[in-house]
Amino acid sequence: MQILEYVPNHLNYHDLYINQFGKEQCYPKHHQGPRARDYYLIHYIKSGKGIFEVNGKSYQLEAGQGFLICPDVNTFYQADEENPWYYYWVGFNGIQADSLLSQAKLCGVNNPIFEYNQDNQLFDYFEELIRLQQCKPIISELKGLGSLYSILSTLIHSIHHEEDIPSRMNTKLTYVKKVTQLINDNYAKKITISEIANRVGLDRSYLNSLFKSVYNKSIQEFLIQYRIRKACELLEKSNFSVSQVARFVGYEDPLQFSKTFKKVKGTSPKYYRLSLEMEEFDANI
DNA sequence: TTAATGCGGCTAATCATCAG
DNA sequence: CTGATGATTAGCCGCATTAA
Repeated sequence: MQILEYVPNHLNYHDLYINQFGKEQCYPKHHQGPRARDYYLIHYIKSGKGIFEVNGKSYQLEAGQGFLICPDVNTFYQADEENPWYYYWVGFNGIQADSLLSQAKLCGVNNPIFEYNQDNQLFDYFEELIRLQQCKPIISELKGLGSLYSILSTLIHSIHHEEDIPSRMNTKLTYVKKVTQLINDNYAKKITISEIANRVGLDRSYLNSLFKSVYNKSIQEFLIQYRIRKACELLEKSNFSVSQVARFVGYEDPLQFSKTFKKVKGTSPKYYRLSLEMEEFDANI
């Protein structure tokens, strides 16, 4: 049995970051839960069998299949009595997590199951992830993230391959991509969702529903999270005042900015910067 | 107080089916 | 083959509710 865990502390990633990973040959009837976690967790079965239960549904799974656990969702899973499973897992979170997963057609409640058995690629990526434990922390975090992106892209690719990318999905994605591009270009200015919809050339309400079907969040939510992420970068890497940072990420009112920041990050911008400085100070002792 | 969201209803276009 | 008919889908609109 080999279980590896780590908590990233060298990098401060918001887009995507790994919480833990590992592999295990389970004992018969070995189980986890029922419980919930505060990150996404993917299991991929190398051999054997087991069951996975979520939302009142029970899935019998075997080698080549896997399941996704979403944050704050109660789940239970158990290895088979005669042929217990051997699985890999990776736990992760970040702003990109749910959009990447939904592009892989994975959803913790409605569709938590995936299947990939055309080759050993997924196993290789998981093995790679586990081997990185021997590297220097900064290297293993960066490369680990690379492995995670590889795992997710393999899942997304296999889905698209199967479906041969229906043209409908394609046009939907181009609209959605236009939105993220516009946000990327204009987050520092005052921009409304209606304006974005006008620029894309679709009805505001309709565009929002398209966007939500891809990202699982409204355009507004995406914009706010994007702005706060940029603000975090500025707070970390510059000496600009909180008011200046607010203006740089498109907030005219610094008070409004602080309020929103606290709502998203759970802490005020000032304290966020302070606690980063403290961490750095501690590390240097 | 303004802007954003979500939802149901509506239209028009496209697609599928099938009898004549 | 063709035209009638019904089902689906893309997209818009208006309104009540919610959030910034």
